[in-house]
Amino acid sequence: MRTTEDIMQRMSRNGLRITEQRKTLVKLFDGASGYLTPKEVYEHMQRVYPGLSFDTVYRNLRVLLDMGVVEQIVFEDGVKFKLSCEEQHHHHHMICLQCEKTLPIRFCPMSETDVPGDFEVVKHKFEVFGYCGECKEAAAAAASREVQ
Amino acid sequence: MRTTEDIMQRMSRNGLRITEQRKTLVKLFDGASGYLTPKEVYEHMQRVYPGLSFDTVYRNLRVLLDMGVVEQIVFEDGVKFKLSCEEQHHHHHMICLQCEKTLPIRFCPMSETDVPGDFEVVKHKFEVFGYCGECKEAAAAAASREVQ
DNA sequence: CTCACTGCAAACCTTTTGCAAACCA
DNA sequence: TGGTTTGCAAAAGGTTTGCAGTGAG
Repeated sequence: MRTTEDIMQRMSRNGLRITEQRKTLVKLFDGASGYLTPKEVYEHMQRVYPGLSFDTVYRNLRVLLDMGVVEQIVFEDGVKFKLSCEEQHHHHHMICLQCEKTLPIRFCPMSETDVPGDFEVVKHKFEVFGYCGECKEAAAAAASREVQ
Repeated sequence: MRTTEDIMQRMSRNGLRITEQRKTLVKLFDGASGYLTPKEVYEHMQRVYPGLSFDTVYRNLRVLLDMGVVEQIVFEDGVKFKLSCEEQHHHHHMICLQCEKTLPIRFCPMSETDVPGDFEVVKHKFEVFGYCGECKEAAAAAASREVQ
């Protein structure tokens, strides 16, 4: 897997050690389409490393976060992580409430927004939540199965 | 104070009891310009009610939240509360990172946003963060005082 | 007088920290 | 080997819950 290898090499260059566990962690994010909670990460990882402790998960999430490999988002139901977007230019996200997959939105509303002259903008957040095509189809299929 | 009385009456109509503490809590929000953390609420309230316990603060915040008197927002550094906006029509917010005061943004970016046909939008979030005129002035004044 | 509210204590969940053992380079 | 990483245990927030006593209507 390309990305995983790249990341591991970057970690190595940063003076970090490559452990089996970290490799698995990066692969997990590399394969995940949406966001993962620390708990979900712990559960996935624990299947492979039964003796795994929660604090190690947190520590390694922080390592990946500090390296910019993953990004952290605070949802209403808690903190979640996902692989950082490869897309370099500024963009926003559409997030599926079911699978938490993200789609890029290229449009940035800041250019259209009237800001009072005395307000100094530092950052902004624009996020659209809903259901992606696949999840809608799945839900529709499930519903029709129920009716039958 | 108009708003506080209105809210207390609404609570009474909902079968809730009017206690001194709740009146003080509502007044606190009524007088606050920005967001308050549960901890800040506790600290303010404790000056008036030394025997106050934290769980009562949480319980009453939830009561106000359920009634729609206050709204809860999850910031990166934790949960905060503020009086619900009186402004009825859909709008967004500019939030001062210093004093956490909010200014309304009437423009809604959703009309300008290209959404794939198969994505069903449920909700969206558009927030602008920065420094308001007053806080910028205060900071500038403080800086020039330091230089002297 | 009754039911809602409060304080206390304890539980719970998430996240962080100190330390000694295990491990990578 | 030397410094990093890990597991364990414990602590540190933040939030919720059960219970008995207090207080509003």
